[in-house]
Amino acid sequence: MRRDIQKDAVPVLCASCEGRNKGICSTLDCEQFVELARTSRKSAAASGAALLGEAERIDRYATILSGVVKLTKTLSDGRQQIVGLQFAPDFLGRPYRSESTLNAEAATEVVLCSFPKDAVERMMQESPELERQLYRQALDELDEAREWMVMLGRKTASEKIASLLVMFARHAASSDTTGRNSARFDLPLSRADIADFLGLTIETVSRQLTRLRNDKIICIENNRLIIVPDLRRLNARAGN
Amino acid sequence: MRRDIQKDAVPVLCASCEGRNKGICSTLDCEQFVELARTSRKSAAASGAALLGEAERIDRYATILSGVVKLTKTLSDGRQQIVGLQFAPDFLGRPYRSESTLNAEAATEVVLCSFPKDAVERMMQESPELERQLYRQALDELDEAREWMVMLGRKTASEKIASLLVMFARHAASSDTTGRNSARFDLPLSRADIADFLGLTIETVSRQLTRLRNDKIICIENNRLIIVPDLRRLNARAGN
DNA sequence: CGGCTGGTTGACGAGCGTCAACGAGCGTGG
DNA sequence: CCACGCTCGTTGACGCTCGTCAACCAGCCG
Repeated sequence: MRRDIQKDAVPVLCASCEGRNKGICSTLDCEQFVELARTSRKSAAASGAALLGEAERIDRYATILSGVVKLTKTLSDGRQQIVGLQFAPDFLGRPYRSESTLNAEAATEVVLCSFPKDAVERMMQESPELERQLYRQALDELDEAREWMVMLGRKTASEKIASLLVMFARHAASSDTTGRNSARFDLPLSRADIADFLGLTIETVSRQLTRLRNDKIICIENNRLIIVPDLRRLNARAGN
Repeated sequence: MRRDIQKDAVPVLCASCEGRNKGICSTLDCEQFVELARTSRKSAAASGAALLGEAERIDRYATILSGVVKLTKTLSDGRQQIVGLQFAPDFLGRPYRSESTLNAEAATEVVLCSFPKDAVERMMQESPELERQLYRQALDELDEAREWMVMLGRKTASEKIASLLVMFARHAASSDTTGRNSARFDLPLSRADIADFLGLTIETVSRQLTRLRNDKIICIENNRLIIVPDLRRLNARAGN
């Protein structure tokens, strides 16, 4: 299961790559780009595949081309918490540390483009733009993490669920028509994942979702497709 | 109350400054250092003073010379959560964003050395070392934030309290003799702050502390001085 | 058909929040 | 000097929310 990041490796034809103008590739000049491309590997991972284990050595970084990756931490007795969700075209990896402090797992089908750790780090030395881009992503992740800390520490179960749905609606909306007051998206997480994300149990997640459905704030189809007819009503349940 | 960061401003004699060889100052070369020093201001803030408000414009960055700063976020109905604690010689500020998304407040007496925002940002453009240093701090803060997310989402009240005490014990130990199995430190936070940090109420904090005292795992003097005779026993209560 | 995974629903109870009373320390003002 | 008000912390009684345990259903695959 481990090491899925490396199987299915095919030479990358960057010219046609959807990530060429996004993520870290977009900051590189032509020469750097060619150098990085030479060592890159495109790979796919099935939903649930482990990409990186806690306390495991990191030897490759990657950018997410499509799909959702969840970052988790686990206590010794098995209690688990999702501490980050990453979407395309996020950068995956923790510079300046040789061992991972968390697990990375594919939450959906995921396509990655990975590079050797030292190639990226060398390039970071040479290219302030690259480092700046990564710094910005880290700052954004930090802002997000702090937003979630408020959610985990201070919101009730139903506010947590509503907040999560709002977040997914926003993520879906950004690639969709903007300024809409309704939303429709596929949940990228299972009930168990949602529970691990919100610091709840699957039963509580399930109950809160059916409550939102009974209150006609959302429709659920096939357990995964969510339709929000009125985002304001959902937002009103999110706390903030 | 606001703007305490600017009062008490005195010219900084950097030569004798305890922060000269720590924090961002340590990464600057002589020329840069002189330039930054010219615009720096040393200032003190009393415990409880607001350093920066949510949605307020940021016009100065700072390094913490002594004391503890708490970063908080507040929901519209007043529920509050501490999302970060910063100690000397941390850098205070959020580059690449003009408005703050959180409140910064002095948790203890605090001494800061502040610089104009644009001076620091100009210097970040010129000095990759400076940017790298800030990037590293952001990554460390991100690691910490994720650690706390596990705590907030998955730990019980007593585990939360124990974890917090362990964290303070470590912070105190790093400046003290190392490798000790006991600890003794002043709580830099009030019961209300602890509650806001752990996502609990002050009553629960109080109850859990007296439980640890009754179980002889800690001694409490004057409500603030904590003595931990056996760190392993405390650690065993912290979960992980 | 049976087993398995993922989700829902119900009954029950523990943990922690809420509300309230109370004590200690401390500065203020008479 | 004591009375007082205030803040901060502790303790108790009570109840709600959410976790626990269990049964059950739907879909899927062998």
